[in-house]
Amino acid sequence: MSPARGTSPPRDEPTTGKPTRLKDVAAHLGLSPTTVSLVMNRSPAAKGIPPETQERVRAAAEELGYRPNFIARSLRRQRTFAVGVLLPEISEGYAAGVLGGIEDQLLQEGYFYLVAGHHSKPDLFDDYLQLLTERSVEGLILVNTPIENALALPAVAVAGHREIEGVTNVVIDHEMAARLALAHLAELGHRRIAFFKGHVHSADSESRWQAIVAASADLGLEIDPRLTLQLSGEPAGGEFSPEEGYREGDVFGRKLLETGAPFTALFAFNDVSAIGAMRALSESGLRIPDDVSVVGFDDILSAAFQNPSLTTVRQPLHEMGRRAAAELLRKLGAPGEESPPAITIEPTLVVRDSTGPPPGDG
Amino acid sequence: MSPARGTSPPRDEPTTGKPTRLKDVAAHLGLSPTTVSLVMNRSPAAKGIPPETQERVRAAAEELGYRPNFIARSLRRQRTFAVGVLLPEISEGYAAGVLGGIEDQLLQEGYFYLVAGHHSKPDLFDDYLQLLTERSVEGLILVNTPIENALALPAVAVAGHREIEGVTNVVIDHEMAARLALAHLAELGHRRIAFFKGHVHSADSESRWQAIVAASADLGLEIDPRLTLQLSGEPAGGEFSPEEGYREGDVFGRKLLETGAPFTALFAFNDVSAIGAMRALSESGLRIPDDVSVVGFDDILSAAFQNPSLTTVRQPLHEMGRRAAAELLRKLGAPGEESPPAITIEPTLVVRDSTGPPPGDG
DNA sequence: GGGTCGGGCTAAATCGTTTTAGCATGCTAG
DNA sequence: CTAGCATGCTAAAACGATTTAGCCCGACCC
Repeated sequence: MSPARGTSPPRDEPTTGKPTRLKDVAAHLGLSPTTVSLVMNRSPAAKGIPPETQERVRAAAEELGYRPNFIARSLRRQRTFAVGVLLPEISEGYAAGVLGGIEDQLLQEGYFYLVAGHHSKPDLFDDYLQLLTERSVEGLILVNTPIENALALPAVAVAGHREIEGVTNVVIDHEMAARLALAHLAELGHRRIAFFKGHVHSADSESRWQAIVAASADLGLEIDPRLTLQLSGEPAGGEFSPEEGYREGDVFGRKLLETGAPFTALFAFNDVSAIGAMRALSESGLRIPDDVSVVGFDDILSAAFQNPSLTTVRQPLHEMGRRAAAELLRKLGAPGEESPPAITIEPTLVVRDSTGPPPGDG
Repeated sequence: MSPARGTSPPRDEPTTGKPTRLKDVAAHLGLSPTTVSLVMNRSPAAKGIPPETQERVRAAAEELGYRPNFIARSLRRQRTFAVGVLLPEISEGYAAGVLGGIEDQLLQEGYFYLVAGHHSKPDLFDDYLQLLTERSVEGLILVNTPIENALALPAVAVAGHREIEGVTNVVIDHEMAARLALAHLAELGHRRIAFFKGHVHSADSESRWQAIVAASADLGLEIDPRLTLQLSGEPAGGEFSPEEGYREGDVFGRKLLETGAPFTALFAFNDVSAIGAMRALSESGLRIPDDVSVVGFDDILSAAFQNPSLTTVRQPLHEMGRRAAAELLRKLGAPGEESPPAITIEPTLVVRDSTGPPPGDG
């Protein structure tokens, strides 16, 4: 069910004066507003109205440039065809990608959306939730936004932190992601792999790490705790910055140079930290991929244009946004129906130039 | 003027059952809806209502978890406190940066916004303009979106293509940008500089080029037409891709190697093409900045993490979005008042490692 | 000729607010 | 005693649609 849009838009709509109202059309025709409304909405109840009258109505509407007032319609029908989107902030990275997908899907289905960036402040989150509710959004999409309790509205979370009653999570298939990346490295011959773990408050950190542990076991790889570093800093400027990867990569690079060669590859938590690490490693005099292979995660725009270009696990952010929006609309269309607790999205491995055989191999 | 929000939000609002209406509060108190409305809105007409009654009303509203219905209020007051944002699409780059700034400013002022991505299709643009108008947005912000005619609503354009009656353009100060970049290169000793010109349909192309011509004259630099290449391809996937810069950079690189050394620096149209060009130049065996210096434009996230990091003219996208939103709200608050035809934003030069003295110079 | 039926419409209520115009009541002033 | 005036409220009309419940009228049936 999508909002009725009347017929073809009148290209010759007068831009002057006050807009035409339903009752103007009615008066112009000597009919009642009821009749005009029934016709314009192609209501089933309009079957009693003869085709020629219907035609007259539509012609008059076109002529007068009538456009129904959505606010009034929303009030009466108790439907706004709008959803709320809550995210930390609109950034160049994750959130923008997901939002793009949400956008495409919602507009295609005749919905609009209201966005609120809470900057990771819980009380701002509460405030915006209030405001969105007052504005009668029909559902919510949460992007990278932790919540504690169930919500009063149907909701879908992208990269949701935990399972909440009634909230469907859209998540990447971490098992698959870990398998793709590690199998690739293992196939190239890598045995000693270093890792960046995500921040504690990053949604995906924990499940991704568990997937890495499992995949490593499957592939017969050992994880050396001395080679795993937790990205600890706050996301700078609200989003991740490569600085951190640089810092940690620097630590690794030094460790590597000082202690001899304990690892030949690095699987970073995301592209941004991978990029930082590559830089640090290069500056330590290590060549990529000759001395160290690096795998990122996300496939942000600049991953392809690093030097060397970055091998990475691609998260289809746009697709995730699309799926989230589609699922929310499904919920809205089938209230009460059971929803899946989670929707899993498949990542893909994008092999570029930052990975190769380990040194001393072939 | 911002939308009244009542008093402090009731944290104990019941999530069950139907929401409380104004008349429920009135009935609960044995008062009329009028009185409750007057009190809740702190209307000047409420001065005749004694403080203790006012207190009773507010207490009851709190107790019952009353939240005014924004739709009804919008209908009655003919104000939606919402604006429409039209952009090609929500991408990782330009649009997302600007949208972030718009978001911050609008929410801070109590407004929401509806976004529509028209994917550069003129008829989609028209459709969405219609839909936004039906939804009674109070104004419009256009991001990188060309329009032909005046609009029926107050509007501000970021990177607007042309001057349209009633539409304020928010633009970067191209003169300053050109001066910053070229003075930097001139100071390093560069005399022969190559350029990428922007696409014909990119908003900023023409004015930026004129600014470059003017700044070159001021600095006593000559522009060699054989060293200017127009980026010709369509933005790939709706946004720019580095491919193009790579392609053109490749042409340049070859030209350079074949013809001897006609240029020592490149000023690209944007970071993305600069990054592509750097890659192409490196692959031609040229070192950056030793053989060729490269200056980009925009300062996208990955500019800092190129290897070498990219010297670039920074466009404060967030700030531009903020200013656009602020200006639109100003217009809404002061209808009829004269608006500036343009708001100019100052760029800054971010000097990194992709620029240095020309070869054979010190 | 009266009842019924259906075709073609409409009156009026409703959604949840805001806002205008005014109604009681009691007190004071003349 | 009555006009005038606060004081404390309220009735009712908006806003612009949708939707329910029927109204009127002519044709048809028996």
